[in-house]
Amino acid sequence: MANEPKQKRFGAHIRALREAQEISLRKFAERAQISPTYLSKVERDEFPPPGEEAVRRIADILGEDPDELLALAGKVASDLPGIIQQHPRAMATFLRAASGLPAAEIEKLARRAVGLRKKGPEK
Amino acid sequence: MANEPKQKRFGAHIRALREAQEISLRKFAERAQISPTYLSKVERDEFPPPGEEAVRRIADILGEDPDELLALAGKVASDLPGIIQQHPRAMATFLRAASGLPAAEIEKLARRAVGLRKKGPEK
DNA sequence: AAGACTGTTTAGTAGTTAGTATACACCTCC
DNA sequence: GGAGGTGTATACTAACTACTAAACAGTCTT
Repeated sequence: MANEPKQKRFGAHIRALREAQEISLRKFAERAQISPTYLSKVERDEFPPPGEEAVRRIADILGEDPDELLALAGKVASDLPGIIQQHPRAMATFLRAASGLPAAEIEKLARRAVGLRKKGPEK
Repeated sequence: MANEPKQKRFGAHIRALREAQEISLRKFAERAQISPTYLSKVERDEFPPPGEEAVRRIADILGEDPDELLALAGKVASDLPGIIQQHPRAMATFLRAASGLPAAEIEKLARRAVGLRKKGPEK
């Protein structure tokens, strides 16, 4: 028991969606601009998920939310680290506090943040 | 103009703090468990900042906030991606909305999140 | 039974990240 | 004038990430 992948669900997930849309592995690989060989392994979770750009192209083809699919790939969208780094302590505090909250509550806080944006700093 | 480092301030920053505490490069390297050679280059921003664990040890020695120093190193603490991935869409929405807000406002939202934690989901 | 599909096996690779060891030049103090 | 300190240049490296090309085996169509 040594050769197991970290992300067990990414490959199976995109394979199911691809098959539901009746796209062949080769056609899909072509549209996603990756090699069929690679895609085959990724879909069977024999290889870890591709890089961010490839995951975004896959999400686009499958009609999935990119942030959601990136999460399944064990990644976060590359713009988020930059945002966190603007106020690392405050953002880290927030994220740790919000960890475990249901999505609906986080969305409410997001709407609050949008509200603060409009009023406060106009930049 | 091709050999410039990404993070121009990390090295200079820690060198200044180290010199302020009058610790020699070698002693500091030993305490941070990295080689003096490597530290020398890092402090002159000739090499990119070290990995997260080394940055944390450096922050500890210098009495700096780890999240802040990690940000200066162009990284985010490794627990944060995992938190974002619990609710990737909601968290990404929040972060993009909170981008540009002053730290004080983000801290207020963090306190709100703490409040929600206590009442709502007890896990 | 040939041709055109399907997915898979085998065998690599280029680039990035995060470092190390050896050896050097300079300074001082005794 | 050598013993012990300062920082630095040179020269590698091991592990990991994100892939590719060539060839193969089964199925389906005509």
